[in-house]
Amino acid sequence: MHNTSAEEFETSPERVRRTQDSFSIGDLAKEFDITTRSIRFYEDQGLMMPERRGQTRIYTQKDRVRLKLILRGKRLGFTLAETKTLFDMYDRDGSSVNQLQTMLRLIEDKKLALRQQLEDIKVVLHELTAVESGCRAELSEKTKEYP
Amino acid sequence: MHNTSAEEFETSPERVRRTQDSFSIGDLAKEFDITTRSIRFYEDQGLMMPERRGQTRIYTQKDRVRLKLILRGKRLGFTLAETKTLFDMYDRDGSSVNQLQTMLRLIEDKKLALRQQLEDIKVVLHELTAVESGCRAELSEKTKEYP
DNA sequence: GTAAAACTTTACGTTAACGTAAACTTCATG
DNA sequence: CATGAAGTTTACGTTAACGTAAAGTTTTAC
Repeated sequence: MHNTSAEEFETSPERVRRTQDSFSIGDLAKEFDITTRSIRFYEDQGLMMPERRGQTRIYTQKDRVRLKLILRGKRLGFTLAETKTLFDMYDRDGSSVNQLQTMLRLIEDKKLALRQQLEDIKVVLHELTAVESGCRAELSEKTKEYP
Repeated sequence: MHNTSAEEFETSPERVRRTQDSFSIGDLAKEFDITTRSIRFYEDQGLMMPERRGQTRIYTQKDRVRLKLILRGKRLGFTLAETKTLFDMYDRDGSSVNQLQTMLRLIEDKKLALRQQLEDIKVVLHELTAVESGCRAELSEKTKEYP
């Protein structure tokens, strides 16, 4: 599983490799602090297709980068489906102009939605503050006779 | 069901009532622009308990106010369970000090959560803008040879 | 008096991204 | 060789607030 230690104390004449070229599902789970279940789920949704050695999944650097992109996408509010769309485009015709344009459209959509959310939250915050004031008034009303 | 028209053209010597004292489920649904399904769902969750005439639900002014409070709670980000908690307190001991304090605690929690959300959204917006810039740069890179 | 509108209950479906459990195989280690 | 860690598949459960459909009864309207 772990070949880190094997690398560090390599006895063969081969040079120590600083960058691994293959990872187990557990390696990636640890590195990105997610569960193996999540990684398998992403595969289920068609976002990754690691090779197999028998039953076992073998992840390459490319797979690792993909995972990193999936997680970045999530941070940015992209759904898995949206990320998959981008991946599919990339897989078809490389990092094309078309893909970049799609990406930009997606980003615009997200930004619009987030700005709307910002406004909504601000409004609700104000409403909450108003209700809060009402509560405080009522409360002091009810407790003033017991000072 | 509808006694609005009946009121307006009342022929009996009774005075015209400006405020209804009972409503059908459809009346309330229309007034608040929600579905009857929602109203029945709130009842299911223990937030309302209208009387029945046979099978049919009869809503009083008090029920109507409750519904209004449920919807206000939703606007303010309260879950139905939270609203129910407040109702339960009210039902037990009237609009007590205790209830007001619970309300204030809930409000504080919501405000904290919303402020956190605000910050998160701002961060993501900045990240999105950064990614956007990257995309634009790459895009102009890829299209500059075809001017 | 009959057809349409409104109402009722029951219960499964929806969304997103996994969590959790069961039951199994494979691998490395002492 | 036994055992424990890591891996595998399959499939149901979770959350919130309803949507939707089916299949029935009751009211209302013309």
